[in-house]
Amino acid sequence: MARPKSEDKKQALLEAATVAIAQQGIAASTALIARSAGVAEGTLFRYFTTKDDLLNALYLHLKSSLCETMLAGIGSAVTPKDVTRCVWNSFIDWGVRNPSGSKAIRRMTVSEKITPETKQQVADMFPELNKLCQRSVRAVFLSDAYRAFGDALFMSLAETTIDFASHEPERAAELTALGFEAMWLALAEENAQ
Amino acid sequence: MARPKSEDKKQALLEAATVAIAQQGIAASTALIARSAGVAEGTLFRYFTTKDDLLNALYLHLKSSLCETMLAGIGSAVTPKDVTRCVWNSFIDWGVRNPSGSKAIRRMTVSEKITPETKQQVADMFPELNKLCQRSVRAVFLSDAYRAFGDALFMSLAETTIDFASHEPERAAELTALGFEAMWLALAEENAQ
Amino acid sequence: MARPKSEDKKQALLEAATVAIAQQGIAASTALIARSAGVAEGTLFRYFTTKDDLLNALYLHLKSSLCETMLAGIGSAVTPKDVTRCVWNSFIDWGVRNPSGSKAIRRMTVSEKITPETKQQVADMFPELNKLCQRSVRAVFLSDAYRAFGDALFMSLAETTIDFASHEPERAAELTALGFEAMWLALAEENAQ
Amino acid sequence: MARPKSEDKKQALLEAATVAIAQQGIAASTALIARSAGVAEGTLFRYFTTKDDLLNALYLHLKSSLCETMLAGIGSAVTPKDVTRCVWNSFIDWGVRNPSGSKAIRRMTVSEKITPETKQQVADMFPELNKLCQRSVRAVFLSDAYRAFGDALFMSLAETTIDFASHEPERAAELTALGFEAMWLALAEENAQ
DNA sequence: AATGAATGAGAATTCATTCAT
DNA sequence: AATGAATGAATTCTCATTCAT
Repeated sequence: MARPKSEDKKQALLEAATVAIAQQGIAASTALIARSAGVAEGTLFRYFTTKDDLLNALYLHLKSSLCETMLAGIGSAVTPKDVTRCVWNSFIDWGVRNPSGSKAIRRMTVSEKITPETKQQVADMFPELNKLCQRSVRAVFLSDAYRAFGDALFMSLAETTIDFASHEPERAAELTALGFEAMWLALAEENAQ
Repeated sequence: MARPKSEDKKQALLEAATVAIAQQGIAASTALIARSAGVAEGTLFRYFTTKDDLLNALYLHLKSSLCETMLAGIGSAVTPKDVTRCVWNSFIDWGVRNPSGSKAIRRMTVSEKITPETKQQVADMFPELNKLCQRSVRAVFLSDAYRAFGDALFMSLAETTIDFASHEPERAAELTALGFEAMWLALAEENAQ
Repeated sequence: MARPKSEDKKQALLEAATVAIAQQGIAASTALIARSAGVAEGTLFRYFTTKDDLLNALYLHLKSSLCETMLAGIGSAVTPKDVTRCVWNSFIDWGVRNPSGSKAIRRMTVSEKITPETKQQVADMFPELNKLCQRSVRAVFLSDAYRAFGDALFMSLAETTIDFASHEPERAAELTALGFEAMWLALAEENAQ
Repeated sequence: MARPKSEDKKQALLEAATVAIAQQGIAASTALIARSAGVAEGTLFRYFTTKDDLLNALYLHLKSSLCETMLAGIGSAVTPKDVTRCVWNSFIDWGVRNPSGSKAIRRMTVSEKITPETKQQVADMFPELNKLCQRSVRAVFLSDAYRAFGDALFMSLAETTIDFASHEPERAAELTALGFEAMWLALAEENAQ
């Protein structure tokens, strides 16, 4: 009966927050975010009870968009290496097309504001994704003891690649390929194809 | 006659800042840093005109300490792979022994407060270090076009390794070795020894 | 056709406001009061144009309930002292049974939100009540000059008694009697019975 | 060596807070208090870490001033009744001369912001004061069970008297005397002199 | 009439920096 | 040179009230 809460405004807030955080870090003020989103300061707090709440929601939102993109990228690839390459390419590509999102994610990742719960939710988000890539990973990185380490190495190489590809979009393809090769050498089963 | 500025106080401020920033990020207040260093609030600004100035000085200070350690670690290694391994080990070891320093560096690296000038100064700091490691790097990473990319991939793998080794010091040796292997596979000339 | 305003909702709002103000003072938010009353935030303002309006209405409401109780308590008492004692007992009893109401009244009394008009309305509310009690009051407190003062002393003793009796309900009877005795000694005609 | 914290500013803040709270209740803003005191907003928080801290300090400050006045008022009185009258007179007189202070105390007393610790400190402040007055109090109000109740009745009568005397200063003497008489009748040992 | 989303003016508090001592 | 008091702009969040639905 009353005005329904507007999904548009929520989106606008998330997008404004993405840009603001990419530029200024998590210190970006809620006032700026609200203004950029075209809503009043108080409105932000109707959609996110707290600035931390906004940060966690944004983190989830971006990670989820990223993971979807990666899954969608697999297409008709068959061999493990091709599957992994597709995922990798989608990943880098998403980063290049969403430089703010990708920078914002990195800012938030190191920021203490993202709760373990949120991180867990992301981990649970697309379990099949991890499985797909891990088919071809070296045995050591499949052990409980080192799986997390292997994932982190993968992520760090990917993020670095995104970073460079974003700064030089015209060379993105080469950088993506080179980054993939490095990652594959570093992490894949020696004789995997 | 006016008292000369004390090198001790400067050191104390840098150390206090390291800890504070590792714990709280660059939002750590100058008041806290000064208090931890045992000096008055205003005194900080006699040593660093600005908070940003302090951050840049600290970044240089930490990076320089790290690079020195890495160089010193080379010792009597001869083969390129051994030299690189020594550098790598020193790097990770420094990170594990200086968790605050290493966390503070990472915080500052993503913080837009570190100026390009400062980053350049770090790059120029120990050119021999890069050279040593690059002896065994794949040709592509020696080209002007991709050298920076190769360096960044190296750094990202090293930082990830430090991260994990810091959190589980008792497994630091294994993680260091595993990280080195991944890095070597990713970046070294295929048939390099 | 438009729905008529519901007396139920108005009551619910007054009751919710009583509890909220007793607990949090007049700073209790209209949002909380509305929620506790089970109505929407905006609905409160259809019943009370303003928060101050609600406060004044609540003050009247509670005072009126209190006075009614006091009148009803007189019962078959005959002697002035007995009449006064009955009124006193009803007063204290009402306070003990309505701790929120009685606390809310006190909060509002000192809050500068209750207008002189409202206070006058309360004074005019049950003139017979005052008259009854004043039959036995010392002459000085019957004079125009000091009647208000006498009333205020009566009220302050009663409120203090309610306060203590509310906190220790098991001793309420003794406290009520002791309070009455003190009030009677303080205010009643020396040889009144 | 640095500028010492100014006792003047602290006093100015306490006085500004007294007036502001007397007028607007504890909702009076720190911004207003600071401005009235002639200091910057931030300065208030150098003297009182928190608004609650300011309130508690102010409560202590006012109560202490009041108690001092009461003690000083005893002068050369000998008989218990005279001693008590002197204390009473000083009390009322202080209230009339400090209408803001006396109103501010009442506001804070009912406000939940004054901690039990603060209230205890006040109770401990001038133990001799209580003792003096209690010499002539009715036995029942000396018992552990009812002492607090007797004190509260005394206070409520005094506060009411202050209230009326403040509003009509020209009749303050008569109101004070009348109030004292009522209190004495209510609380004093029947045949005490 | 009822709803609850939207608003924006405060509120308390923090903080880098300046300046009197 | 060192101190730490003083500053006031900026920050996050709250809330009475309005208004579209």
